[in-house]
Amino acid sequence: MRLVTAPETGTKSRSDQRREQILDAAARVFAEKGYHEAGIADIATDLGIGHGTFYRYFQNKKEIVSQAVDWAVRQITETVLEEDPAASNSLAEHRAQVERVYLRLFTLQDRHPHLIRFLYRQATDPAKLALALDGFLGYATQLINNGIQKGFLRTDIDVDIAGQALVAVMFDVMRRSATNPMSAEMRQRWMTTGTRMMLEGLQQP
Amino acid sequence: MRLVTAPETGTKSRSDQRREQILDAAARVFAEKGYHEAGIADIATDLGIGHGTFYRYFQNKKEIVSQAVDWAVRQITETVLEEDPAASNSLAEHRAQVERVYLRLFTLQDRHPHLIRFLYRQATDPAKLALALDGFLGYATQLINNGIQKGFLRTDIDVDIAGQALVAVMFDVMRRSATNPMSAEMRQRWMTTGTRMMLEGLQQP
Amino acid sequence: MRLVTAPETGTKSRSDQRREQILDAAARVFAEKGYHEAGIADIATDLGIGHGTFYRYFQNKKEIVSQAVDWAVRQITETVLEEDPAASNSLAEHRAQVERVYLRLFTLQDRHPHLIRFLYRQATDPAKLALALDGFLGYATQLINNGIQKGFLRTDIDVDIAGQALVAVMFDVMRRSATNPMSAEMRQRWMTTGTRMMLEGLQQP
Amino acid sequence: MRLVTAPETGTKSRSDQRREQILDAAARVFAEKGYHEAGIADIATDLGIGHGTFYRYFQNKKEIVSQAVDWAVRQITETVLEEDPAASNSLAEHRAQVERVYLRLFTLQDRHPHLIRFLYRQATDPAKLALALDGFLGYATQLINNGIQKGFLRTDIDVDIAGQALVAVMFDVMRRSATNPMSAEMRQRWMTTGTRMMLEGLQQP
DNA sequence: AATGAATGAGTCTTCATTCAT
DNA sequence: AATGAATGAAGACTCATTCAT
Repeated sequence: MRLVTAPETGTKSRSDQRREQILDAAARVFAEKGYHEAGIADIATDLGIGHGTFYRYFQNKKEIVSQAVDWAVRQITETVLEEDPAASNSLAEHRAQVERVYLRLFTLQDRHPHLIRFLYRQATDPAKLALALDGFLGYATQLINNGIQKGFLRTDIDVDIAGQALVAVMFDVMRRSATNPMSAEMRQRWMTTGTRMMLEGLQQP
Repeated sequence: MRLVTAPETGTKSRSDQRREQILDAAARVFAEKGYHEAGIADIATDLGIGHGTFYRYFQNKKEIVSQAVDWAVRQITETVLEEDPAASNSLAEHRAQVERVYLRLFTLQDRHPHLIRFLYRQATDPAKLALALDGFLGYATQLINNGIQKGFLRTDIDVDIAGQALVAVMFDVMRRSATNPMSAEMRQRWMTTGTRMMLEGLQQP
Repeated sequence: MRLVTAPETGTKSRSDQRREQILDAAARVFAEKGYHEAGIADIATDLGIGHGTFYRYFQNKKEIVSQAVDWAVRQITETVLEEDPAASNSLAEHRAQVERVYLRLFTLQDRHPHLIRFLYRQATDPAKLALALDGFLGYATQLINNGIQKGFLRTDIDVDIAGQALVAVMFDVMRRSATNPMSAEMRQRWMTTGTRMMLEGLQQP
Repeated sequence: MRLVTAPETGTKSRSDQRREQILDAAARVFAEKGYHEAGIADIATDLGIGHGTFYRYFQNKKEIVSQAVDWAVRQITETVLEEDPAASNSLAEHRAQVERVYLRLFTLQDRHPHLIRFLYRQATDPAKLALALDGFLGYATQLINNGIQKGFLRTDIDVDIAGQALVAVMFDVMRRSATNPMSAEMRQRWMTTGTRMMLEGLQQP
């Protein structure tokens, strides 16, 4: 399972390729067994290489997991940033955009099914995951502020609260679909119903 | 720091008390260092007892963490269940009730500051945390269904989606306030603004 | 083989006794195989204990060898210091005293046959052995200065040179007798002939 | 730093030259870090070659150190043998000859500062160093016997004892000057005062 | 001939668990 | 019931050695 997007493989040095192979395998194994339960030997076996080879590419086990986390976070960030948070000019556009963010995240999930599960198991350094969430929070804030400025979202929104809620929901969706695969229908419901609910509220108008 | 609610202490056997002391200390130490980083000796030192004593009360380290998780989950469940999900008869009552759930959770947090942090670090067995969330999901669903029946929440709500979103947000709030203490003002914003936002939605009416 | 002088055993704590048992065994095994060639497991087997036990008494392998060196050096120092370097008042007394130093060293050798061999193999930190030799050099210098003051040694002696030579010879004797056992007759020759030669010189008078 | 004496380089094959480069570098690195602490990679880096290249010239690491020791011992032996032990016919000539041996050894030291330090660190196989010392002992014995026969040394000398003492002192001088550089003045004192002391003795005549 | 990526045997070290006191 | 000394399985890491290029 490659964490790398295939096309650029050609440009990478032999050594860089190997490094990524290891990061990928490590993330996969850590996602399944957890950091402490997984031994270097497990990853080595999984890759079909000698475990000494690790230490040509990483100082130690900690460095592997650390870089793998960075790598996974970068994947998510890049995925989300494909949507310009200032692009929407109407409620419909906004809604469509949020749906596209979901879609992109689901696609990432399909390509790297272990990515999120891996992140959620990094109890070694929970701070790093928190940091990633906060990075995503910045994005959510921009998205909401744009809507307020453009006039299709309420002007009295508590942006912090709203942003955190949005992030919390989206990541929890990712966590769920990572833990046990989510049906296409359920995904659709999150994208449409979930998004609409957020905008229209739950109360009887 | 006792996980036990004080009143019932009198009825417990000496042995049960000791067992709970250990669970409490374990949760606290695990919350700070993580399961693998924390040794039995750390907990023993923290309690001021010999580490051999553990094995008179628990089979092994896994059992300690497992029971500590159960215990923590029960605390949360009991806290939430103090609110009858079918009690509200109007939007105002519903809103007040949701605020009270927040309040109760914040109070639990104050009494056991390590409880949530402990739960979030249990990478050993993420499934258990997921199960706890789903337990809480049942409650959220009831809460929403009650609002629909009573007529103050929209009848076309996707209850699954709404329930999961509610749980996701609430637990993320708890996670944040566990990671770094939340100001009274911020708590208030979550309780009032957060709740209203959920009900009224973000879009410009 | 005890490095400890037996009589005081009674006064030492159980823990101190164990520590010395380990130092003793370590010195013995290191003397035979060398520091790197000897594994913790070898010493453990030799003592008939589990190898984890080491780490209750010493931080790591380096600490064991370091303390063992200190210990061995102390043994030699104490042995030599039993002779007061200012005690002799005549050439005969001086000669007898030097002979007694040899005798004491030979006796030490008999009690701890591996002590010197161990020291000579500590290539890890040759500086420490050098330091020990220099400590002994101070003693030798006092011995010679005493003879000069009392008037039975030449007044024009280069004390540094003479002291170093004395130490060099004595330690080389110890090295030889540690490497392959020295006959009683050879020991006697070193004590008497060797000492006389040093005093009378080699040249035809 | 070449261990090889330059003149004969021309006659050696390319392969032999390389072999000696490696031995030289090995001795230097081993002298500084010790056999076990120094990796093949260290020596390779020092030489600016790939570490795989070693195995074209030597079976394994042990063989390298073994040959390096042989080589160093040979250097010393050749240095000493430049003086014919039967050449002296008077006390003055003898004394001058012993001084020349010191001088030659100091010169060797200057050309190969790491040579002696290297030898003293060979804890792997202390026997080999001992053997070298005994080789030198044969030479010392001849030197003394010559003096006895020619009549300028005492006829009642214990030749074994005297020889061993001479070797012990000389090698300890070398050890000292290898460990920390010896001043020209100190060298002179060893050559003249040290030698005279050995011949005239320490006692007040 | 030279290289250095890959390998895995070997070792130190940790720590949950046992058990004699 | 409580203790903590002893244990050894388990795992991270190093580095001499091999071998395809």
